[in-house]
Amino acid sequence: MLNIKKRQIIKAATQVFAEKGYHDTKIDEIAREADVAKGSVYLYFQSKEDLFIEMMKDGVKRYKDVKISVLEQDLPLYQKLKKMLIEEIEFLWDNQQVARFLLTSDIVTQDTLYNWLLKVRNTFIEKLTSEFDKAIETGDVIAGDSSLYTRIFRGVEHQVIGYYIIIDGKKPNEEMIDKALAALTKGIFKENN
Amino acid sequence: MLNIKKRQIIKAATQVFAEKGYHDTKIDEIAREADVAKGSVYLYFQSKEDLFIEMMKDGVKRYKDVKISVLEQDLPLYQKLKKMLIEEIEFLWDNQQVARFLLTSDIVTQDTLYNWLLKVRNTFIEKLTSEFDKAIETGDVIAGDSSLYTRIFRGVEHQVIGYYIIIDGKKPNEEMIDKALAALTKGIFKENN
Amino acid sequence: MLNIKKRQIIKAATQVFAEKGYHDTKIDEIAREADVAKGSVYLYFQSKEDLFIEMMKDGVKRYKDVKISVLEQDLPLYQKLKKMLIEEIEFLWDNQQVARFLLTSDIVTQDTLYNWLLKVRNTFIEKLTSEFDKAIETGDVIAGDSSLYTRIFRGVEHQVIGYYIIIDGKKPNEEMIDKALAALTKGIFKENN
Amino acid sequence: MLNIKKRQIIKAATQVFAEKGYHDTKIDEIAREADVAKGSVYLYFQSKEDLFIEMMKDGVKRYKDVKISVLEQDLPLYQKLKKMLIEEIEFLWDNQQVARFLLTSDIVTQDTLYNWLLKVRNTFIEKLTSEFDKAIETGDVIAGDSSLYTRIFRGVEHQVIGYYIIIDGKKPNEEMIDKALAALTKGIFKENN
DNA sequence: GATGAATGAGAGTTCATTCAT
DNA sequence: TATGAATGAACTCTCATTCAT
Repeated sequence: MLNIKKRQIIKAATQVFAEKGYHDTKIDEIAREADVAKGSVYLYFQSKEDLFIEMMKDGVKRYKDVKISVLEQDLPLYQKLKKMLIEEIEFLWDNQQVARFLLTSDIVTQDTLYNWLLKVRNTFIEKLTSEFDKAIETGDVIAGDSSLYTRIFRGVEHQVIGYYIIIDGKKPNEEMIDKALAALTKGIFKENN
Repeated sequence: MLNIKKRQIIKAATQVFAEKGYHDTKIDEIAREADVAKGSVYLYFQSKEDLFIEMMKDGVKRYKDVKISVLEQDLPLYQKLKKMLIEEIEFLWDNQQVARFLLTSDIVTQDTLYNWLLKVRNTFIEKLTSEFDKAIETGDVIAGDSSLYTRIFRGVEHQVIGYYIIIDGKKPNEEMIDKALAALTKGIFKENN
Repeated sequence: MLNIKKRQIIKAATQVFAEKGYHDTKIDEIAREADVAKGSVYLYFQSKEDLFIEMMKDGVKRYKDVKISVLEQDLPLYQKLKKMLIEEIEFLWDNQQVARFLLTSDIVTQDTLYNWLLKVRNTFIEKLTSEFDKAIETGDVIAGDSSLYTRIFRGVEHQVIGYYIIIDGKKPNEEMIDKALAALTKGIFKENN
Repeated sequence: MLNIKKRQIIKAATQVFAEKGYHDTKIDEIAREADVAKGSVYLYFQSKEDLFIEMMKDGVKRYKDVKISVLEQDLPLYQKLKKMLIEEIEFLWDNQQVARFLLTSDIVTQDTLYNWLLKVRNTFIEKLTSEFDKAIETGDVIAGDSSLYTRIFRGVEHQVIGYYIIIDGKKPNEEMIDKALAALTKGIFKENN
């Protein structure tokens, strides 16, 4: 398990980085927030950048774990995805400070981190895509491009759940999820286009 | 009309900001790229922040203009959206440096800018939502929550078009658009969930 | 020629480094002494270390130039050395701040600098040794190990001239030089040892 | 007698200070080398500076003791000096790390230390000078300025012995000493200058 | 006595901004 | 207008010293 003080600092860093962004965050401020001396930050992290990376990895890992653990349950895909969205809402709502980072993590440019994030992202995408593949085989999902489905689903996640929380500041309820999934079930446009 | 030198500086700023991000961009570098003296930047912009804001507004306006001009054409919604995606791809492909900013502009935390961006975003969302409303009335779109449809469509835009370009570095072709819209037409899941 | 302000800073650095040593010298102090802003130091030097190196090279070069220019004159070795010591005294007396550095320059541990200093030192030693070789041939100097003579002469230079100035704070006069050279002529010990 | 742990720390300090210089030596490193906890260093020394002073005094005292004990033996000066050089070589060779400090100790700028070193230096110089005085009286040494002889002899010590060891990294042999003393006996220059 | 985690003053360096030319 | 040398506030990181255990 992580050292208590290290956790304390990561928690503080998460808050301050999320609020101000990397460059406008001063180590001084993180230390104050974590209730330790400035120098102590450097007992646990080599540099500001190192702290940022660890904090991102920590947040992203916890976020992905929530989602993947649901994906691995034994349920029809539709149910899995619904459950995943519900738990994701809880997580993002409880971690609104990091939510911003999690949703834009694709964009981060720090090299070491970027590759790690990409790997995590791709792992998740592959898992989700293979779920769609299986569901197409079992007939739960309409035959089509599974990787496209994955992208569409991620779009819904981000726009319907994520941004709704962090930009509009509201917590989506189960009804919204049902409606979103229903739209993906029945379609949006009528056939005669 | 914008002063020639001012345009020159904004163009340079767009490139450099996009490549390096706000804080890693030095005024020195923008000036060099724009082929003016460092001091001259301050003849046209009050500060680095001011320059960033103007450059973002400029980029976002051009981006939204492309999309809105299509939305205002006299076509069935499905055709409008397809055309919009096609033109959006061209724009993002030609402006890959800024694409990153445009896609995450919702997230920007700079105060003055944030409100401006929010207004632009909301204007676009309202326009799109009212398009869905009209289409529901005319029967082109399945009855449902138009504002949800808007969110779903934006999710597709971002994940299927935007990130495909800036993360995977590939230019989506018309076929991909057709498939994405088809998925939104026929739906993804079978009914018996 | 060197930029005026750069000279100003090197001059200030020479004083402060000589007085306080490398690590106890603050850039702030050099800037104040040079009557420029702290940041300006970095317009002319990449770092404190870089400034130190340039300042050392500058001082050592001026010191060695004084000595070598005499060595290259057309005089009997004894006269050359006497003249060299006289001019060296003037130089060290006028540059007491750097004298300390010049005399201990063999000891400096900064890598880049060390090699440069070693090269300069060796060049001087070779020149002096070859002077002794020539003088042995012409019969001005007693046959013997020219390289040993060089070391002995340098010992005299340092102990009789250098440290006399920087530790005892007194300026050696011509008489002292004459006596020192006389001792090296007649010898110190009687033969029957 | 010195406490065992205190000796341990001084020994470690000697090594590390000699290798890295005062400011690049971290208390952490000395503690590790001495195999004690960082805090323990402060049980025996008031501060880093205090430790440095004690360590220098310790090294210089051992160095001077070697030399003075020879000077106090009952031998002709020439033999004493030869023996002194031989033992000095052994000492410096065995203590190469500190040799650098010992040879430049005249130059140290730390106030408390400086005066102590000066006193030690002057005591040695006086002793050596009075040896030359006695030797002049007994006729072993050519009549002349005994204090100048002392300086010349110290020059030879430093340049022929000290720097040969610490810069060239070679151990002088007895032959070299004989040759150096011979040069001081027969002289270097022929009389007709 | 012994430890080593915690502290915080202080230094080198950067870079947006100014202003004399 | 246009320039770019000069400025100095502000930041990250280090490390001697302290002190609760």
